[in-house]
Amino acid sequence: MQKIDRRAARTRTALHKALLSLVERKGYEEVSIRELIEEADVGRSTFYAHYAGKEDLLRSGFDNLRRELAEAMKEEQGAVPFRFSRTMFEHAARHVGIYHAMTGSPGNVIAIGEIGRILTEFVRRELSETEDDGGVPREVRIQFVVGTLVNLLTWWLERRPDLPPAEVDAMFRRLALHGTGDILPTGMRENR
Amino acid sequence: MQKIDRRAARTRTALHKALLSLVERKGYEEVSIRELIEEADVGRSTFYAHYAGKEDLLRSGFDNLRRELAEAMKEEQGAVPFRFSRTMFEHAARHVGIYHAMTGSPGNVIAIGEIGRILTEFVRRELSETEDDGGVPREVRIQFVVGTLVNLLTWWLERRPDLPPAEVDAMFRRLALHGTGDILPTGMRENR
Amino acid sequence: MQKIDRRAARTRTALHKALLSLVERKGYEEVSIRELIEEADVGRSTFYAHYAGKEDLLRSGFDNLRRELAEAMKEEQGAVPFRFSRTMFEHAARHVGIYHAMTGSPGNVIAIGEIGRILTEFVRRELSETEDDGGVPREVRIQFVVGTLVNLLTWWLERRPDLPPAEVDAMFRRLALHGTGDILPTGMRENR
Amino acid sequence: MQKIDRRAARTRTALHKALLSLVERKGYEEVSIRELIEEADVGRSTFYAHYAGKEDLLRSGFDNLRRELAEAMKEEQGAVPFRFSRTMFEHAARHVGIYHAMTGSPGNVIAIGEIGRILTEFVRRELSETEDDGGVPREVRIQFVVGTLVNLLTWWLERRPDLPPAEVDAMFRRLALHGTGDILPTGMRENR
DNA sequence: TCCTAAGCGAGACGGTACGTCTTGTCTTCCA
DNA sequence: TGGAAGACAAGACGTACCGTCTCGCTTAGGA
Repeated sequence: MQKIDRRAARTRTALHKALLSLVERKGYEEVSIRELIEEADVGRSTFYAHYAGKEDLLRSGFDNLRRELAEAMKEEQGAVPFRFSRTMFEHAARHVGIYHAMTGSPGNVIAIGEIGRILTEFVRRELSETEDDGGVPREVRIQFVVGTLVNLLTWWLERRPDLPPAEVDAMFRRLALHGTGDILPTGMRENR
Repeated sequence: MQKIDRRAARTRTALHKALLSLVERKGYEEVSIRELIEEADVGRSTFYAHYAGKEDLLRSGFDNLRRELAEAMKEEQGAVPFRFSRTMFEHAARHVGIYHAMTGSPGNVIAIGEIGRILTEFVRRELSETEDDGGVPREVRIQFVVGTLVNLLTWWLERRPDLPPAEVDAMFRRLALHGTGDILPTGMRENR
Repeated sequence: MQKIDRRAARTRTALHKALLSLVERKGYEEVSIRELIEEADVGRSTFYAHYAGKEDLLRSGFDNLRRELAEAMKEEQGAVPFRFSRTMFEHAARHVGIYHAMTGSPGNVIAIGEIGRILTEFVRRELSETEDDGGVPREVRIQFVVGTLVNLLTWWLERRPDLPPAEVDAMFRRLALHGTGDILPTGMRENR
Repeated sequence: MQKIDRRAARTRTALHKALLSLVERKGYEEVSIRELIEEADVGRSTFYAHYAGKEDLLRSGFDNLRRELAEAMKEEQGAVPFRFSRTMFEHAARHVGIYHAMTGSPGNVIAIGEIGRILTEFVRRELSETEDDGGVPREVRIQFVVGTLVNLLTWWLERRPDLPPAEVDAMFRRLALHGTGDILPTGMRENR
């Protein structure tokens, strides 16, 4: 039993590595299963025995990332709202390759979505005690925050990878908390 | 010349209609070219003579939408920031079918991206005179606004299609201009 | 390994049968690959996994014929020149369907050429010890004999399928060995 | 009427020239109609207005060749059998390009067949007075002679274009009139 | 000299085959 | 006997070609 498990584990590891490597090279959408199993040196049926498809493998492969990210963010609950965002940007900085590959092309929605799902958990927790005041339902606010986070992430990795995480994080916090409102030209201020 | 154009126009119209109809039925990604030309009753080579592929057809098909939207938004320049958003939501309400189909599945990135591209033009114009104050580059702010807009749009059509455009627009404006900041629980307010 | 081979063999057999059947029905050139795989109930990619194209399949399908023919002709070495021709005509008589289909239309050059290639081997062997006397190079004589053989075969199957192989063979031998010379009207004899 | 004909004639000439030129360059089978009309600078529909297809054009284009060949052979009736063969080989020598292109690949059956049809007329005329003696029907003899002629032609142009027409003609005459019989090794002579 | 019908180029079009690719299933082999 | 290997059916993709067609320009021949 153990040996079989060990074998299975090796197979899974090989597939994860292959996916990572290929995604980094050519983006998630462009990776075909044939390439994947060839790179991992694994039979086709073996792949399907372990995963339901490319997406499943991706999700599973993200478990590590997710765990790591979750671990780092778990303790960060303090007075500062969305404190975890800083952690996330720093995490991304440490794994530029894979993050960049995933956010790179618009085709990688699934990959981006996966990041979003992880973040959603945290945002939801943080916003769980707020009310639907201001006429904006909580779910909308959650999606708004996550969207903004991912937006920043994408822009950062794609256009200004040189910026330090702290700076991007500052932008995120500014936008998420205060919007773009008070940076509009004076004449156009909305009367509140 | 005109008559040839007229013939070509008929073909293109047939293809656009077919795409719309099929996208509404099963989502953009799921539509195959075979289905498309069958629905449009057009030869395969004819399709490729007019468009480079499915994506090209989509983009071209959006030209109407874009024009319509642009037309509607063009005049809306007033004191209210992002006035066009209201127009957009109302436009979406009038074409629920196609908007919903496009935002429905995560697979429809291309379609969503197309909407985003249209909106970006307008947001950019409106933000063109602002400065990079607050440490947030203009491009980031543009992307942030568009992202928020699309986010709301998706959420609306997917979860609360019953809401009137005005209400969704209010949410959008609130979030884009002021963020989620002042709706956080008192204890967590960030000190500015 | 064997069982995989067995599966592959079944596929190949199905394709051979389909080709034979279709060629008999409508001639080699008219058979499309779509028909072929439909008739054989085989996937398109499977076909291309086994054969490079229609021609390759044909050639491969001929291996049996070739083997059979070769087998029959192998032992026929005696004092009679071109003894194998009789064997060939008899073989054709036994497989009228496929032979007729192949020689039927002028489009079936490839099929006819395949027969020619088989025959060439035997003719070459038989003429291998002769010299280029009479000013006619050996290769020319080989091609001449094979051509005559194929010519007769075509004529027989197309115009007089009722004739017994022996009679056609007699004609072939007469023409190949002595030409049409001494059956010319007396007045036109060439002075040698 | 005449001028219209003159215009039509120009079109036909252009197409013939184009066909000749293209066939010489890449062989009959490889020439597509698109290339043809492009080379001739003629509209697609115009082509189909004049000819039913590539084959029809070829046949028509051969009319000149045929006429020329026929002209040359017409007078050559003398005591020597198959006197016209010499004329044909010489004619071929004078038009090596097109002859070679046509006999080059096995795909050019149609072109070769066209030559055969011309020759058949002459052979038939010459053999018209002979009887079916020797058990070889006249039609078979005709086909045999034509086949041999074409065989030689092909071999000549393909393998030994350096040989003078006279020599090839001698081979042809030897083979057609006397076969390969008496050049067999002594031990294998058939007893007549 | 003007007018009309034909010849023509240009090329859009429906149809269909091709060879390549990918996906998920299913059969066979081997440890 | 259960996991690995890979053969397979299905079918989409973009390209090529065919024969039909529609269109408007040019031009020749009769009025």
